[in-house]
Amino acid sequence: MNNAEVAFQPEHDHSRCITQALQDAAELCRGRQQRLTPVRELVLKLIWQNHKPLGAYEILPALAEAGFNSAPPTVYRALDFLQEQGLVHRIASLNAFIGCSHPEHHCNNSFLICTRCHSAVELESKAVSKAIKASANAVGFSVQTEMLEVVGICPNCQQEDSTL
Amino acid sequence: MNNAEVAFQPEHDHSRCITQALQDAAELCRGRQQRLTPVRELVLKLIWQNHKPLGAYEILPALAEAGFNSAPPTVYRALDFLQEQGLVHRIASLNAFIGCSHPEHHCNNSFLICTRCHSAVELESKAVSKAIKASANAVGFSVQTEMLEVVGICPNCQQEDSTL
DNA sequence: TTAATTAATGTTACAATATAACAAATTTAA
DNA sequence: TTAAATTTGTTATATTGTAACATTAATTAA
Repeated sequence: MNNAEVAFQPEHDHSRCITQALQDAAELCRGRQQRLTPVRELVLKLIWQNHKPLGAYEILPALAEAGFNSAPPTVYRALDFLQEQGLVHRIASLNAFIGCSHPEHHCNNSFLICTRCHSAVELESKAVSKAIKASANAVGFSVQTEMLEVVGICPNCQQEDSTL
Repeated sequence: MNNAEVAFQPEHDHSRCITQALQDAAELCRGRQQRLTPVRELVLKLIWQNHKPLGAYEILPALAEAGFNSAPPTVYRALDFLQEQGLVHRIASLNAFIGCSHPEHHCNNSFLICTRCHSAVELESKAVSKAIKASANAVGFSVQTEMLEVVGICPNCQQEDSTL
């Protein structure tokens, strides 16, 4: 069962997703001599509360509760750091942020976004990347980064719809 | 020479792009009994001034000059209409809008965006769409729409860089 | 260990993008 | 030619994101 299939199951043991993500992040930052400070870690944790992309301004109240300053720059700075480290992605069409499920290896910013439950999971597909690179190169375009946002209905919501 | 190759050539006869786009739009709206009103047509024309995505607020001054109201809702309404008709696309990562180069047939919101000259052209590739659909379906996800933004260097800018 | 330097956070103010809500005008349909 | 629907004008405000500088904390060099 791959990542996408897990994330789209509302009954999966999500505490493990969180634990894993935080652990990975800590290790990764240690290895890179980057500081996963309390704010940064908290922001990452909040983003991992579920598999739904979270807006920056949705994070602020929780920072306030935790005793941090909760002005916008605080959260944006944490998000910038997390993005630089590849720990979270920004989903442009939603102005929202989501945890990266495999921060150790560079990934290609592709997401499946469910319009019904608003979950988003990474789509990892060598075939897609290859096709993109191939057709870009065919017109002489040299690719730096790509971002793909696929909108539709996740397997779980399809099932629910069919049993209504 | 396909669309991408044309659009990335700064010396192409762009007046033809504009004329064609406006003509296509008029015909398409006529066929659908939709009204391509003066504001809407002007906004479309402004967007087609070149192949660089244009922000909503960059359009406003020109509307004012043309004697229209130039409050944000005016331009956003025109943009909404044009998007509904498939005449323009929004590029989420840039908060900007660009003309659709083949509004007659439904297209898949894929763009090549040059970071150097800021041109953006549609990437039409059945192979990419197929790969996306295939890998989404492989995890049980049913695709409604996709948007792909490929960032890199266009052929023309590559050439310029190499002759510096 | 302390002073100097760098990095991270706090804080205020504001920029950029987008929409809500209602009034007026215009177009289409009855 | 009135009624209904669509489009536009207008004011106000919501949402998202940054600039700039002060303060604090952590790291490095003396």
